Amino acid sequence: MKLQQLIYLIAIADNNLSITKAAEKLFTSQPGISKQLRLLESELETKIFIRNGKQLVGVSELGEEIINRARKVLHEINHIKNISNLANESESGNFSIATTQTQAQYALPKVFANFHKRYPQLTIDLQQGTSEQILSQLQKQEVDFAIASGNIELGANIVKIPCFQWDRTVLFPQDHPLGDLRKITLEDLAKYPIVTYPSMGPAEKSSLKDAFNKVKLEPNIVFTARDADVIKTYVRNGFGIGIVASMAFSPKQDRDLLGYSTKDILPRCTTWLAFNKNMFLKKYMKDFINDFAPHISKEQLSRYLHQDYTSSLQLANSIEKNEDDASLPMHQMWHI
Amino acid sequence: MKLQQLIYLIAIADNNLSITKAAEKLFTSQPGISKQLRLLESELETKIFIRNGKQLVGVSELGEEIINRARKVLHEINHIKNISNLANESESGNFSIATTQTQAQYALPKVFANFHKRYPQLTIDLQQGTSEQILSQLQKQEVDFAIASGNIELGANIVKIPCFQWDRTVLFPQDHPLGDLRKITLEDLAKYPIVTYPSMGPAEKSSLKDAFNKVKLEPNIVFTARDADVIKTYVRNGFGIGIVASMAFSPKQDRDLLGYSTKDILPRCTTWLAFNKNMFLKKYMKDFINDFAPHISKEQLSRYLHQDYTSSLQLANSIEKNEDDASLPMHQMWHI
DNA sequence: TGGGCTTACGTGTTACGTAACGATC
DNA sequence: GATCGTTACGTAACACGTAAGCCCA
Repeated sequence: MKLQQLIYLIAIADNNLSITKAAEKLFTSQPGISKQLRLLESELETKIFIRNGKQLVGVSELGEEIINRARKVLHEINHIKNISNLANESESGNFSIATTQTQAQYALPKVFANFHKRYPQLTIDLQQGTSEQILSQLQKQEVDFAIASGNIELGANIVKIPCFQWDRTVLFPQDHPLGDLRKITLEDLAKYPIVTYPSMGPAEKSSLKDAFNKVKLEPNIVFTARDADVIKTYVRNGFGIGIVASMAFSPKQDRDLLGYSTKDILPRCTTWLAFNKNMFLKKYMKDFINDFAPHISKEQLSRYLHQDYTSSLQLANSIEKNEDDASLPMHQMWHI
Repeated sequence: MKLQQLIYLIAIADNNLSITKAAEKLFTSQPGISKQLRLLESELETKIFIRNGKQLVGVSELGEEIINRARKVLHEINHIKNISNLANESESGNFSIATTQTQAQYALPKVFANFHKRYPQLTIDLQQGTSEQILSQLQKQEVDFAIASGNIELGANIVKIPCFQWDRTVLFPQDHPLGDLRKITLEDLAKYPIVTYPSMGPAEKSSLKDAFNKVKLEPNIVFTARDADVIKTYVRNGFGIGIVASMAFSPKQDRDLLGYSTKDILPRCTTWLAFNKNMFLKKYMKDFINDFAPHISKEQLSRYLHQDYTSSLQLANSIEKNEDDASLPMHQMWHI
């Protein structure tokens, strides 16, 4: 017995016992329904309908009973479908995101402003941590989304969507010798002690160190902090020059500091959003992704979600090689 | 959504969330269940089970709801299946059979003796009539079964099962000149007036007349009756010689008559059982067929029932040509 | 003769089994 | 390293659409 057969059965019963009309209503062929009805009757070893020749002219006693039960079945089936749709479209609950201080402080507020207006019932739980901690929370399914930067390896069960790019900015006090230079090189930076983000554990390779090493230089990192504002404080106090995400530096607010973009001497960083492959995206989650990474079309998102084995490999490779990133938008500056 | 998927779902839920065990219980492959579960979850856009890596370790909130609904669905489905099975296995009700006097009187009593013991609750409604009347009742679905003999054409919507064969017997009073003969020929019979069954209307050709005509003789049929006992009475009263079904003549009970089998000079007759193609056989009907025509195996019966177009043609042809009849058993003599 | 159901047939889809792979304890 | 789930792939079954056939009003 197939659900489709029950759908056909009810359609016939609801259309004056006309197979032709039932077929029209269901946008399918009349012989198809005819055949499935006969298969159903044959499986049940019962004539559900009374026939006059080939024409259906009535419902048998058993047929009534069967039709009633079939209605119940379809009703339950629809309910099952609705359960998940409603859940997927729910606008309340808890939406948890693990992210880094920089993203939480400088990239997310603008996004959440819109998002919260759309979903006022939704409690947003923003968890801060290192990339390691974020990854761990994601793997334990303690959070729905993770947002971070860096080349950390996430594993096969996690979907990783590149969202935007950003450059670093070198910060130093107004009276620092670097302020006299038109153009700053890696050699210049290597001369001074550096305060920046920590290279975040064994799973991640530091693209900053890499860039220095490539030209046979060794950066003198004297202090690291996860919080861009902490880094700025240490720079102000003369510990060294700071290297932070460009969006964490605002010439207007940080008037006592000078900032030089490193876009010509250091590689760009990519901020990505990740979640467990085996989690279904509720509507608000999709909306959030759209707010946070508007360049990702529905089709692209769907490709990330339903990637089969081969395309998954391709995607992983292209992400690995940052092939996608060339087309990624730069982060738009925005301050509260 | 497929019913099969719901069955798999429940099996997983009922087997400690083990896909492997569910597969064993259902005698199917483990990858098959795994895949269908993922298809179901994907269609519903919901994770029914909570996973630890690939292992299922729990049921999600929505999953509980879905599983409960799925149980209801399968329960209703089983009920639908039971409805018809119960009906098919019902042992009470009305079982109507239209037949001829000869069958009712001489062939059926033995069968009904057993059958009635098995189905004491079943009211058997035996209707007597001419072949024409029997056919008409069958076509109007006034009776479940028809049992008769003769070459009557039944039409495409009726299933006709050959049951057994019988010969005719020539009857005459003890002092009749035929009693002096060792062997009786058609020529001998043609010399005397004959009392026999009527040739039953335009739809049927009389095999008796045919046999005479083939050797350029014309039988002198002076009297016809549907009832073998009536025929015997007329024979006793000198209206002529009788030709009746062999099973209607009992040397012990009809001591005043002599009977000669015509098996060498007249063709055998076949008694068949017929019913509408669009009627499903209840269990007691199948049992009746088995009692009445024990040589028909379940497989053969099923072939008669589910014959497709080609085999239907073949069957019709083989019945038409009496190809089957060579293997049909002769009627076993039996008197009350 | 037209409307309605069935039969016939080709085709694209899919369920499922086997085998290989992968992860997890 | 054993157990359990997933991926891959071939095959057989099946649903469904088109077209033709059949029957009844």
